Amino acid sequence: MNNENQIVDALRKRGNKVTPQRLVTIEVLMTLGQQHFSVEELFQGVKQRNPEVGMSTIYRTVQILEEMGLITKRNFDDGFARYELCELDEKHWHHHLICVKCGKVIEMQDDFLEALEKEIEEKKDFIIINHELKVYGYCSDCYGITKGE
Amino acid sequence: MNNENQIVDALRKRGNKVTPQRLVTIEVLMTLGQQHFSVEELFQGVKQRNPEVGMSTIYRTVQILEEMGLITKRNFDDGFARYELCELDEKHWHHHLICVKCGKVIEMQDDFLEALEKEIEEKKDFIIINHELKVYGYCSDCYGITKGE
DNA sequence: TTAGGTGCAAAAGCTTTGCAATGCT
DNA sequence: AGCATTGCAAAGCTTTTGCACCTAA
Repeated sequence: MNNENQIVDALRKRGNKVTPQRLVTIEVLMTLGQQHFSVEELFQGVKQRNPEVGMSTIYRTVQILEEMGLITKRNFDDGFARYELCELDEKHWHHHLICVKCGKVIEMQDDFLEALEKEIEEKKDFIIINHELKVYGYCSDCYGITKGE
Repeated sequence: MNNENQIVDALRKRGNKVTPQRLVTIEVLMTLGQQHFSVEELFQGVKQRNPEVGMSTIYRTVQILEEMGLITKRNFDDGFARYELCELDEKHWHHHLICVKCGKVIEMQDDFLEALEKEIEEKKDFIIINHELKVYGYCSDCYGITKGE
């Protein structure tokens, strides 16, 4: 479970300083939950609580949080990097169904891939630390609309 | 099978014109084969054969080829979009093992995911048209090196 | 002929960086 | 005090666009 205090401690342990800017950033991070946020969106949230904070600070903080393994970069081809909070405790990844019509991203919890992973590690001599599955298609809202196309 | 003539025909059928620039671009595309090429790399290849061609022409041609479904955009987080030739005939996707140490990308042919796809289509009410699996980890060259880290 | 294509240079957008001032620890 | 951090502005990157000129069909 990632709460603010844990993150703050981890920052100090890394030799990073805990500034008001970072505190606010972490706060907003928590409110964003499991969403796929862009740096811009994070920045907007932070600015609401403290208009003084600069964009580059957010970028730098995001970099640190990524190095710490607290957030992961995702790419949904919408022009900017997106991140999401990692679930540190469980090695339980989720996948994304991406609607090519409306762009909606549906999350899917399913560890179907464990068998595949084992096979890869054996056959390919590759040590797996993470994986990412994106499935493109039409969501239920868009399927009907598109049908006659 | 995608040969140059097929692509040329498809271009004309779409109402696009077949210019020398596009011919060279397609030529180079063939030599790049199944590699994951960036627009810059494609541009370099084209420039060797015809130094007059401008970068924006390559970008525009790549856009058209993508719309035509002949190439697909991939993202390996190295700063720019990468593309690869599609295999039109077979619905036979391949996946990527990405080494987080040296950046090497290993391709993997395996249609393990068909069962998963069926389940998604049923459970999630989602019509799948494509998928993309990226597996991050250490390749055989880097595993030993990293071991003692 | 004429609609689409081309090259160049400029613009766009996201992201990074240099630097002087600031502030955790 | 010492060194990481900050905010700003400028720079860096890839990618897109405007425009006048060209060219395939």
